[in-house]
Amino acid sequence: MNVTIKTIAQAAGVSPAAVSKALNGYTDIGEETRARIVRISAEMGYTPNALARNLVKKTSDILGLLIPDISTPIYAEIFKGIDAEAKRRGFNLFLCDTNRRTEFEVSYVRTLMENRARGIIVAPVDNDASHILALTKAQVPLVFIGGKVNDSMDNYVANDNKLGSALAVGHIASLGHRDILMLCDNYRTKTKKDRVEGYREAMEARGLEPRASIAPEGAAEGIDYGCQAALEAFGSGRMPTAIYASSDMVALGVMRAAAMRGIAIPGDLSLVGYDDIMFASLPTVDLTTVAQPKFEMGALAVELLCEAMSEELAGIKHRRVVKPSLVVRGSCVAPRSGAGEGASR
Amino acid sequence: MNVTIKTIAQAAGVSPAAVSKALNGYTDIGEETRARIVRISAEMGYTPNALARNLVKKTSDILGLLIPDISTPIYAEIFKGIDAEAKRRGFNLFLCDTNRRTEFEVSYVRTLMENRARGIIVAPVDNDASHILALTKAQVPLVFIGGKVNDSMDNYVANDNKLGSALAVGHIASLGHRDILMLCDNYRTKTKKDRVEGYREAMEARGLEPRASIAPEGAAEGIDYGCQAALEAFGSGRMPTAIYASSDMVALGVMRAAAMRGIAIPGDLSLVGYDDIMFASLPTVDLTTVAQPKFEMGALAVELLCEAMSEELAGIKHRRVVKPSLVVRGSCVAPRSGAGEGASR
DNA sequence: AGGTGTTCCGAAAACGTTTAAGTAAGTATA
DNA sequence: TATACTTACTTAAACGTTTTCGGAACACCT
Repeated sequence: MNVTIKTIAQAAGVSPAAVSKALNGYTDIGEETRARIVRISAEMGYTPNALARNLVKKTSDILGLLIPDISTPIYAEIFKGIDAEAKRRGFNLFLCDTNRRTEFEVSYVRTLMENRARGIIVAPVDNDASHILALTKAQVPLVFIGGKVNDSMDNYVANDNKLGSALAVGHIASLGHRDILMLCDNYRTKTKKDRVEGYREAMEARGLEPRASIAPEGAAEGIDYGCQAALEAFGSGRMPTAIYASSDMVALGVMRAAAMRGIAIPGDLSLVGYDDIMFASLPTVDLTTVAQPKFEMGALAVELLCEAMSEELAGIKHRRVVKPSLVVRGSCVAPRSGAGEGASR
Repeated sequence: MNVTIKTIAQAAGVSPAAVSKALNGYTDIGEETRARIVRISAEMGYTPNALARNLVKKTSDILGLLIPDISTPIYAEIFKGIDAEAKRRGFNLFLCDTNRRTEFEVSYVRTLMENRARGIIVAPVDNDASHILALTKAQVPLVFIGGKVNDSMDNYVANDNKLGSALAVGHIASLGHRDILMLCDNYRTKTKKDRVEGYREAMEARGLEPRASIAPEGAAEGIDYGCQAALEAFGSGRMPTAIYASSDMVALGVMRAAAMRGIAIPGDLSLVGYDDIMFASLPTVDLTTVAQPKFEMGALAVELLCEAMSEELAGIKHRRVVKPSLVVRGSCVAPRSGAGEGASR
């Protein structure tokens, strides 16, 4: 632990500067001297001190990444994209799980800044990121990604949520469904608002009546919301023939509710989700869903960050909106004949 | 970015040393002076330079964590436990996804050492960790965790795999099954060997004939292996009434195979897995399985690491083996009467 | 007036690098 | 042979902190 450049210099009979140069590929070191230095440093088990190096170089190869919850599959896949691209470009990625808490967001950003990270990618916990901006004050480049981005953020990568909804509705409607209920949690975010708006537009474009069950502020999310909202819909007088869930997790909640009520999917109820998390493809789930190119989005985020880092023009906004696609599996079939007709107009 | 302690010192009309002391809670600074310094440093947006601090302090609050694949649910949950405990103890956790590649293991360990991490927790990719030991040379404390640990590693936390198998077999057998097939992937690891051995012992203790289908070296793993091995078993002359899978992922593969062949679970075939990944609890999966206390194991790993870090006696081995428990869900029922009798002796 | 203690602060070294500038020797050029 | 250019190094400053040691100022007690 305490073998430094100085140690090696003594052992090799040269100056510390010579050692540094030899180890870092400078050309003004003789070949035999370099070989001797390299050999000795290997023998002594030398480990360079990155703290000292970064201190004098006034930079580091560290990139920070803030993720609300890495055990959520969609974030895990975004991470994979970011990680791969960061590696490809020679950065060291520092993943921070913020546990869906803004307090942790600020403490992690502070730590990253103190360690002189080159840039930070954040999948924010909330659509309000002011606490983060207050810390960075444009001193370190920032790129946002994920379901909570909005236009108040300078740099971000997002997906075209309206288009995603159009794909989902188009698929269900083409099977003959007319009474398509949308279930949406987390309505504060622009992402979810866009999905609902896209749903409404797509329904109206087909002359169908949109019907959306939107979670009120502070309500449950994900599976819990899906289950509870679906049970409500099942209990109401008007049973839809298809449900469009605002995320796969919500769709899983619908499946749970359907299992509880003995409702067959897709026989009695067609279902489509959003996100294409890994488990949507399992044989026992087999969920038709709208897929975001998560891995590519992650890679894009790194790309944008590099742009933002290299740019002197700090004023420029770096944004990218990618297109989702529909993944057709087994959770949607044509409605039983005659069902759902009452909903048309 | 360029406001340092020196800057603040000038602005406050004191020495750099005074600033450092004021900001770090030393008692030999007057109250008004301290207040002035704190105010000014806040006004100027001062961010301490952790590189410089750690350089002189010859240490850091960084802990490294190597995970083969964070998108695998079981690793995500172990991570959560480690993360929470690391936070609680005031460390900064640096999560590195090694992508199941030993090359990345060595490059990450090198980076962590260069950045003077205090200690490293590694969930190894392989049961051979010699490439890691060669790098650290006991210069930095190491704790191993996960499914690839074995007794050649000094410090580790593992679960009692034999006990887990005993719980699984006990449950299935108590329902009346006699022909219980075990499917095991990844047999190089001690973990899997223990699970198989535990299965054999539990079967023999009941006078049942053990029958294990063990993946050969280089075969598929997880879902793919489970599916393929199950199809093989279904095609053989001897159809088991229950399958014990060496992991939940393998069990999911069995489910896929069963769906392909029209075999009902649990009606035609009972199934039990190992790990209790999050999705085992989904209504459409509903898998009975052996659960490891993953979160606690993570926390334990941090505890062991702290022991290893504080200890001058570096020779001591720090190990903990935790007990798994059975989570009963809906994938096991009594066999159809008369079935499976041929397997008894 | 002399001694002793306390309080508050400054000087300076140290941490392990990188790098601009300098230098001594050797080699080629005029 | 003096000059210029290479080659192969060395010197020393700098990066931004922490921390030991010491010292000035002041109060308190004989």
